[in-house]
Amino acid sequence: MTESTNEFDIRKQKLAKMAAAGEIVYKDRYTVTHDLAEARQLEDGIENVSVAGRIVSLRKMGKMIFGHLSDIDGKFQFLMKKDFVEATFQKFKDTVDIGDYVGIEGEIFTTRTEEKTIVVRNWGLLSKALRPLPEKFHGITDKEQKYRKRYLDLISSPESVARFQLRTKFINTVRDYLNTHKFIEIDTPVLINKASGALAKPFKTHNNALDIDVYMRIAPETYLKRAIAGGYNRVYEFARCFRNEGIDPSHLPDFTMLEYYAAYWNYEDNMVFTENLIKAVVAETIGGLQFTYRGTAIDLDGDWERKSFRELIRQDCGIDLLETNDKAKLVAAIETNGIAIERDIKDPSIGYGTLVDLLYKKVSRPKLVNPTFLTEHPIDISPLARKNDDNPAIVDRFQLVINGWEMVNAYSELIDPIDQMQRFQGQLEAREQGDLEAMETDEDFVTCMEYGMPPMSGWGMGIDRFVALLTDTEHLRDVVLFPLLKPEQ
RNA sequence: GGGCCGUUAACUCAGUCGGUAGAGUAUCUGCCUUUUAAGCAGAGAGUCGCUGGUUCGAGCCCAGCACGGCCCA
Repeated sequence: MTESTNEFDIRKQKLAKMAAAGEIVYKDRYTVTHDLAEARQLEDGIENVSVAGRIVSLRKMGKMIFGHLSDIDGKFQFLMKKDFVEATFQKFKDTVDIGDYVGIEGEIFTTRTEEKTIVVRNWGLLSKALRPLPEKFHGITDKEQKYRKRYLDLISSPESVARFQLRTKFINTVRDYLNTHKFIEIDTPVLINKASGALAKPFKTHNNALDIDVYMRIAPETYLKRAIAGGYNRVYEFARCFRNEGIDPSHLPDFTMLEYYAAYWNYEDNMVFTENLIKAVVAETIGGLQFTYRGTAIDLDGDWERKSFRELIRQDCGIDLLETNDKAKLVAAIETNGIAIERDIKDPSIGYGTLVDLLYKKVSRPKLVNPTFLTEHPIDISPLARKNDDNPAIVDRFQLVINGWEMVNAYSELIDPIDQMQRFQGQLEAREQGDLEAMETDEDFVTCMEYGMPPMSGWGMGIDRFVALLTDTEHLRDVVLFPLLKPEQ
């Protein structure tokens, strides 16, 4: 074999030499007495400590080698002194590289520069890395490589690790909160016959055994409500959902949505619970209720405002939805006021409710920085929500808007099967008018409702988006470990 | 879908007016027993994203394509 200067080849040659000498390079186990984070806390002088990790730095100094082991919780320094490991010091120098996993047994001490360190008495190579790790100071800067090789990003970027650890903490904290409030976590199907529960384009696939086309869920909503009909009082699910739509900084094709449903609550009960839940969870996760997102200060403290579509729109552009209560009147009012909406608002595929929503998004939503409950949604964009008892044009629904983002969507659930069927009929008509986002009729769900459902209020939150908000992250890809990309060629 | 930008050594990046490709890190060889972006001396390392074109000559100019990023719809 000719000597190569390519590091990949050099490492393979080292591996081949060890294998030829009968050494098992890729071990099956190693007994650790402490995680790296635990070992960092030990008192000086403690002996027989065993740790293991990936070597992320090496400083070879003649008869002494300093290095760091690393895992997701951070680094821990080791010191190998030639006179402590006489028999194997040269072997370490000859065979071990940055990126390899080693197990180390030794004694805890603190260096002159005050760093807790393990001095090596025994060591063993556990696994060899053939490819060198990214450059030690800059790490990976190419975003594509960060996504494709997230493992390298995690090794070299503490900021990325912190972001993902916060995500985990947030999810665990929410789960704990729901569990302590009598919610029960269940699983509902991902592969389904009808993509309902939201307004979105589904992924379509095929099941060979049943020889039927199936969809991947766009929301768990109708199944969680079926569970309530089955007798659960409170359920929730961290549901991976799939929407076959555009990919941009705030939309991913697969994402995580939390939904919960509570029997005998209406949307106002739910608003109270939501405010308590989010305040408690955020305080626990980031240690307070104030944070900044892209330079904008956001404060979750204090009583959150409740604003209806009508109030907001009247306040922000003078149009009163009670007067402009049909499509033609609202189009005229928008034109009279000279409001520019980036869609052809006269197109028949845009119904009254959609137009109200577009107007709100144009004139009001960008101003909603601190948490605001938005209520009184038009009925035709809320086919699963309960009609308001006093005003049949609106539903008992709220959205929680923070920093102009709709973080939570919730309502008093529609439990009247006859009304539900009419709503689906309305969606069908909207679809015939060209509204591709209109919801499909889900007869099986209506059947469930015909058997009877208790009053309830449900709720959905985009977990990825909330984590992005809390971590000051612009692109949802940065809060998902392994986002979908086109394959490399 | 449209516009702009990027793609050069394993990693991070330079590369002037078109004239045979550069640095730091990493690797390899020495020296070095409290370092930590260790240090000192030396060496090797490139299909300049891909395919064409212009030119005596292309990393650089032109066209197309691929992948990525940002902005817009």
